[in-house]
Amino acid sequence: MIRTEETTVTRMAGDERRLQILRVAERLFSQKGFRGTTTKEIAQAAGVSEAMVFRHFATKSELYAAIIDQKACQGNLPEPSCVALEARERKDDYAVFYELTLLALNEHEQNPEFMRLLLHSALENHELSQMFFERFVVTIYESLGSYIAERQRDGVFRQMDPRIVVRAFVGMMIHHSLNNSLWDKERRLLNISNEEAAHSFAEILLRGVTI
Amino acid sequence: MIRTEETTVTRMAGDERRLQILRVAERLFSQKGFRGTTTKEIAQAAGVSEAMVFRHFATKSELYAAIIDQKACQGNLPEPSCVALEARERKDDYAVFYELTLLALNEHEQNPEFMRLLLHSALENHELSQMFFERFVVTIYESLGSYIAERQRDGVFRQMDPRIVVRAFVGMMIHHSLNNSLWDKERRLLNISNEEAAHSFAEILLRGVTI
DNA sequence: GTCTATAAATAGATAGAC
DNA sequence: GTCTATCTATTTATAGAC
Repeated sequence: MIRTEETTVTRMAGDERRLQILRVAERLFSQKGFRGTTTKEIAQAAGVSEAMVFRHFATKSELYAAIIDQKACQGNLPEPSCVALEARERKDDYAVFYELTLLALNEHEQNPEFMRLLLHSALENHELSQMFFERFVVTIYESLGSYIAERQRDGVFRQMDPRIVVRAFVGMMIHHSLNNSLWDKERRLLNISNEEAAHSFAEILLRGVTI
Repeated sequence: MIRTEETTVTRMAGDERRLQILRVAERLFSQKGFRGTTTKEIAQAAGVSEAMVFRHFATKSELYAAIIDQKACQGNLPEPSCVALEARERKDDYAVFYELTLLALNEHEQNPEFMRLLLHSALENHELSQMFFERFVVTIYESLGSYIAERQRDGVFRQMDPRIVVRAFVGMMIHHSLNNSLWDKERRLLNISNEEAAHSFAEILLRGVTI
């Protein structure tokens, strides 16, 4: 076996290859779902043999788990409690909602694979879907909910269950992203920039909950 | 071949059997998706042999198409333009949004299979997903959008793109249903009645768009 | 680390008896 | 109308050479 500089050129290092397979699989799984994607397709798209896929991941399920784990657990997503922190401290309500929405919409637009993957795993009752829910959604509800409660105590927002407000707000932006990436890719129904959407949603919600 | 009363007791009539297979398949497809459900499973769940499934539906795809077609096309869904018609004529804005939301949430709760099926077909890029979009979603945007435009002309609603308002409003209710049936079945995050949700969403939106 | 070849299991679909 | 048996293709996963 020759160990020279060249080996790293012609052959990929183990970790590198592993990551490459992971990325290819993520794209395919997000497009066609877990059961709809074959290991052969993944291997072909990655330019390796099927055996190589199984060398890096013992089973197809393990590969799937590694993807969700990487995306949902390893800090690839911004910590919800840290978003719009400065606006929160200024108690600039509009900025809080606007910045949060814009960040989410941009993220969804740049990385629609992840949303599709999450939907697939939710529909397939994958355990890691629940994990994402615990790890991320619950955090958003706590973080944004506590801000809303604070503004209620300030006498600025109407008295109502803060979690309902979060549900309404998150609904606007998630549904907008979902709609854009699943049903209306050509933006036939509504073609607006993320900035405009963020502005409109923030304004509707803000007027909706302000006294 | 014996044709007596008894034959109808021991053996199902063709159409009846067809409908039964259709219903069983709908449940399984909604649970595990098109590719995740085998014809063998469908046959077993319906209590017939696989050959019987293929007698009624030439291919698995044809079976899937028949389900979506039946659900999305054959008037099993209320015509969006007819919902809350009376409230619309009274120009009772709150009632319009409240009734529309309550109807949708109840429908989603009683029949979560259809929403799951739609999501699956959207993720799998099934042509019938697009058909549903044309047939149903577009209608809602036109119907509700024109009501909003009317109320803007009345000087009651703020000037903004009516379609954005529809997007925000539909988002609240769809996301609420989606959340309840996909991620938070135990209602750990937010456990409210459909009436309460409809009330809150209608109020937030109404205050959000009223001058 | 990577390949080819192949085993083992499962999928959709059909044939033909009753 | 319904069944059993079976065919063919595909899919996951492994063995073993290089």
